[in-house]
Amino acid sequence: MNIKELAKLAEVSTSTISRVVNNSGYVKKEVREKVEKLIEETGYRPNAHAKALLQNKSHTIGVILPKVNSSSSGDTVAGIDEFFSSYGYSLIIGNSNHNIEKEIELFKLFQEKRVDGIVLIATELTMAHHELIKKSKIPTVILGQESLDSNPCVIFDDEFAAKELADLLLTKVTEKIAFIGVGEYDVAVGIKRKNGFLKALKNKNIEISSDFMKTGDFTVNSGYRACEELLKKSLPQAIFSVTDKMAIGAMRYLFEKGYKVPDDVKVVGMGGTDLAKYYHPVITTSKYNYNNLGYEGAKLLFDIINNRNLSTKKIVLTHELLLGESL
Amino acid sequence: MNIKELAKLAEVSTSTISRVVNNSGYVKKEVREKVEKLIEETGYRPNAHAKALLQNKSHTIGVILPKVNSSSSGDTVAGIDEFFSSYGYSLIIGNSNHNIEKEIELFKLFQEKRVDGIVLIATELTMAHHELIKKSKIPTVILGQESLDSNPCVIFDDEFAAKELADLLLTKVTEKIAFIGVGEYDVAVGIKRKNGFLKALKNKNIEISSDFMKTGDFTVNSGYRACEELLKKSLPQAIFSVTDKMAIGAMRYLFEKGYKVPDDVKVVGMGGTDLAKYYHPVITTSKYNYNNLGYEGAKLLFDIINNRNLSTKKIVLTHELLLGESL
DNA sequence: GTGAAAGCGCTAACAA
DNA sequence: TTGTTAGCGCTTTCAC
Repeated sequence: MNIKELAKLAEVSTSTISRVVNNSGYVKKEVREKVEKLIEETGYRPNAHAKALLQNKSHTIGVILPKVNSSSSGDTVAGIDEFFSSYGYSLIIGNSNHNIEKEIELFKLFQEKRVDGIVLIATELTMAHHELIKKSKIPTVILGQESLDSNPCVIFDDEFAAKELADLLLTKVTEKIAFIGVGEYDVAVGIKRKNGFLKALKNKNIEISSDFMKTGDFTVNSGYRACEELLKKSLPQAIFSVTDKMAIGAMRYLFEKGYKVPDDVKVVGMGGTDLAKYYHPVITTSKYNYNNLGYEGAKLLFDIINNRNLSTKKIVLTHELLLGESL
Repeated sequence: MNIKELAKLAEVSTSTISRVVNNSGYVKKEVREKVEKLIEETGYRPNAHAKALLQNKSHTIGVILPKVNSSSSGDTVAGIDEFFSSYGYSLIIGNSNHNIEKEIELFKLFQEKRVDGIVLIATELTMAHHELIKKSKIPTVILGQESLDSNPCVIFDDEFAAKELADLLLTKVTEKIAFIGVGEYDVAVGIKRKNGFLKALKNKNIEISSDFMKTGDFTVNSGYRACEELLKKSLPQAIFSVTDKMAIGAMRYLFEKGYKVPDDVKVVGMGGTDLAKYYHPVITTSKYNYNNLGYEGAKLLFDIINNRNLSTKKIVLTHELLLGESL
């Protein structure tokens, strides 16, 4: 059923149908009612592609994520959806699996689909990304990593969050503090959080030996192994992990060796996922509100699409110190 | 930049451009190369809406979920994406927030977007849903709940999974077994899992008093409160929770009261989420592979879209008993 | 208040 | 091998 057939049925022109469907222009009451009845009966739905083609507007937002099934991605997408669905936009999602080739493909795909804007949830951000964004000319907002290129972005203050948490840690322990980080390709988590941690130590003139600095890969298992490595050297009094998951891995190793948290070793994580909140012991962590990240990113993108608020190029969201039982 | 402008630039007709872009029909090598060079330079991307309009095929799948930021939804969507992205389809997602009005709206929206198929991740399934599916005429696959209407679906054998887990539990404990379930509006979790549990008990002629049957609402907190209620009566020897989250809530209450799991009380959950796997103690549970649910659902939908395999209307996936430390 | 007609960007049948 | 042309379903001027 298309507009033409419906028009014939209703014995009116397609223009009139269009006016009824979009509530635009004048339509006599009886005609409107007749058409509405027919729409109900026939189940007619206007073709969004025809509309998009004509109006050069798809009411669709592309979302690129490095991993669809992660707690933070899920929350972020929920926030994006919350904002955009209230404005009649749909979300089309693209899973890049941390693969930059795939990300390029997704950009191209989104160009073909004529999305009105793109939200890029970033972990690693390269110059290739920035070129892609610039070349595509589609309004794009980056989430989670600071743009190297002054592209609009929404981020958390990772360095400050880490420093604050480390400061808290230092009120309880002042020596034999170990650190579990991640690779530096992820600037926010790999570099900034580490810097914040080190800054807190430096402020108190506390040294940390390189034996106590380990690197994981975000997984629980890597936290476990990092902790195993640490204990080969000696038992730390505290472990600062840049993610909750790796903190859980570290604790698992400690538990297996019969140590208690926080009695024998204090542990803190970062992220504030459900995993941390429901863990036993509840993990002391820095909570990032990913739902809000998505929502604010969406709002920023919407403003850009509508040529508003172009001054706001970078939004820094606050985090929240969550006092658990692990410190 | 559209096909006409590009054609003018390349001094060929639009058909030739189309042939180059879609790799269809004959194009002289030099012409093809010239056009390809121009495409690269201009950044031309064919308009997917025009294509969809013409071919009546959008290469888009609509996914309706009750909650976008849940671990099971995320895994399911990842599985759907894994399958469909390999066939050049994109996913457009709709978050219903468990709201049936919203689900109807999403169906309408997906009709307008002319999606080629819909995946409905279900919790509560009503006749309204079935009417909607039938009326929309869009190939639809239901995930997670059995269709009341022989609509194609992919499900887990909840009753068997619960029975199997309860049988295991009964090898260790045979009295004072408590149960934490959920409301019956969710047939799979609320009814089938309960039935499986009760069947196992019945087989062994074990009675369960109504004081030991509690109902939660999927949240950790509801598990906590259910456990609190249970202990007001007396301390159970084991708690069977139909979800991992509620099991965690129950354990939290036990820990707070100084009880040990599994020494004082044994606990099992269901779902096999990361939460269970990483918990301390690791929760003995029945693992549902949601990624596979999504993948198989996608495959089924793809077959239906392409008029294949219409005999397979209902796929039952296997679960996996995960032996943890809580039993 | 309503209708006729142009045109959004593309593909495919047909002609050359 | 390549070009011409009709038409996918819709909105929007413009005329009446």
